[in-house]
Amino acid sequence: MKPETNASPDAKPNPEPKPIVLNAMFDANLNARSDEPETEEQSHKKKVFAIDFETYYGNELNIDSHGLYHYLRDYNSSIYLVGVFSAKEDGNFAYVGKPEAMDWKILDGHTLCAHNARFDRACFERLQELGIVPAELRVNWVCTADMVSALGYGRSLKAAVEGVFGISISKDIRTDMKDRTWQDAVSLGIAEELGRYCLKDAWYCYHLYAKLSSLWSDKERKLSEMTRDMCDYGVYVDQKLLAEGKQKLLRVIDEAMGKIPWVEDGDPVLSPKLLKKECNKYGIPAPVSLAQFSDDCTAWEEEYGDKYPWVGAMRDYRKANTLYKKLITMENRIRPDGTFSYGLKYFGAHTGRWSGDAGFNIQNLPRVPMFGVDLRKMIVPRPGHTFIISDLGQIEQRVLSWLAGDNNMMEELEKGISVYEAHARATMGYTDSEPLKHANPDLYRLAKARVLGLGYGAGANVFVRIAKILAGLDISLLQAKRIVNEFRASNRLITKLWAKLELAFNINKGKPCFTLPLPSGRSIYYRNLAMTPKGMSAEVQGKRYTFFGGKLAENLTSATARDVLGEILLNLDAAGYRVVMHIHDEVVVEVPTEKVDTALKDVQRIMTTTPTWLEGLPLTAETTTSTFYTK
DNA sequence: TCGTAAGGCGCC
DNA sequence: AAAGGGCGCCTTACGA
Repeated sequence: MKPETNASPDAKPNPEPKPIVLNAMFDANLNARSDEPETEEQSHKKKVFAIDFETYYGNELNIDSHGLYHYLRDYNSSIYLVGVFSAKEDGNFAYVGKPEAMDWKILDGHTLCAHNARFDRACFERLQELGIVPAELRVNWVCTADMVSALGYGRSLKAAVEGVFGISISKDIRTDMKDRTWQDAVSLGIAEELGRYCLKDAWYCYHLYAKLSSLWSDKERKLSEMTRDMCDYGVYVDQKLLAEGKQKLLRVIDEAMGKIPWVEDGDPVLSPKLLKKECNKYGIPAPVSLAQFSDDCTAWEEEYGDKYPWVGAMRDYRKANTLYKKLITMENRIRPDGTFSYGLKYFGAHTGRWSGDAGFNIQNLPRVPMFGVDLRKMIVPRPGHTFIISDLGQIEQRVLSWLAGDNNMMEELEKGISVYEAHARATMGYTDSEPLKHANPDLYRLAKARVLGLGYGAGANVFVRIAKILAGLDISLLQAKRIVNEFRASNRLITKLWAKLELAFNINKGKPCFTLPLPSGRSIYYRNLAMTPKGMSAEVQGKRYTFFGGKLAENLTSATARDVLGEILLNLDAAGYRVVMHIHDEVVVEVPTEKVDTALKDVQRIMTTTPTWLEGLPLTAETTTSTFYTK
């Protein structure tokens, strides 16, 4: 096996793996090696192994339903297969078979790659608990799913292998294993194929790492590792509050269902079809949309809402049910120590932002109580600990101004003036010495809506909508048109940034990859640029989207703001702080209560330390202590 | 019976 | 010429 020499992420595909001869009696011991058997000395030289576990899953037992911890400890859990692969010029190592028969000691002290390492690490540690993997073994985990995501490829192994090597792989056998045990596979005669599949996944994982690892920076690897650790560590839960919340929501759900006539027949509560039918019955029109911000729906509610409470009840049901399901998920995942772990994808978005995962998304928990139920309050520090919660002030708006080269804005920020006020002073004719927020609240809100809404190219129609959501403003379409034009005319630095990005993007038409450099040194990769009827398009994360100047400016801004948070997370970790959650511009740090005073100052200092690569951008943060998660 | 698309809604 | 963006999870509807 030749080591990869071409480090470009867009080089030509690797050859297919050599077929590895598997023992026909899979069940007994599938210890298959290709080429020559290894000597003791050779095996010590190895540094990188790839590993892939196969486990039982089905409708009743899966990670979404149980969470990773309980998934691996359920009565029906089974880690039935492991594939391990490593390549060297002088011979490969390959094993696939029962975990019990693997020679685990050879991995000690080495790097272990896995595609979704959080899962494989959890399997590995579970096997250590069970005494199958030696408890004293230490390995250094690397996640290739995180790595390929960071380099702009699709996250799944299938998508990554396709994007990186141009090879299409089938996941059919894994799909076939749903609701099936290892014994089932043996009976069905597909055990050997399953083994080959398992080992081949490890093989692909190994080669993804070999090919791309040099492009993935140490900082990013560390962030990937910290994300894994943070999710496994989890958060403590106030179980009493949780139980009360469930009861309250059940009452709301019950009441809402009582107001919806078709529910009596056991029909779907939220069915738009049945709503329409019911409206027909009473000779009234049905709302076109049921969305809460839809004008049509608001009008319907005003006219018919009192007499026909169905729409309101459907809305209540939907909200209460969603929240209820979140509580159930939390409850199901609570571990014996009172904590629950959650999923968070490092580099879930193509800009690099983290995103939620596996059935419970910590990034979209309701900010305020719903129906008297405050989910955030149920997330609490471990006994003897306190939360320090800190969020960055207007990070994206600040970053956008910095990227646009708005030095005047930087000077204003340095004086402690907010982005919104500085914007009003620079481009909306505000000149008083008084702070704008108090002197003219209406102008301040408009400034806020402009800064939040218009920096990425929104047109008048969109501005009408988002001005309401972002700043609570009611604006006519005519007003919006004037505001949009005026904004673009007086914020040339921003419109120039759009144009610059669009030009750079267009120049790369037909090229395999447009690499957009970020101030941090990281890049965003847009692949296979092409012209479509909808405009210029490119692939990110293995999917095709259209792009234009404003959208690219948003990507660039979002990615840079994400890197600011990444830098902060690294600094908090280096200072010994335990981050238990982070949400785009916000961190929740758990500290021993007796250390809370120094920690508060430390966290505030770290949050407002500008990265060296973003020199000149003043950061602000709001940092508080709390006995529960809140915002 | 399954997977997926679409509408709705939660967050930054 | 014009175009906010980025996510995930709930349910229902629909088609293979």
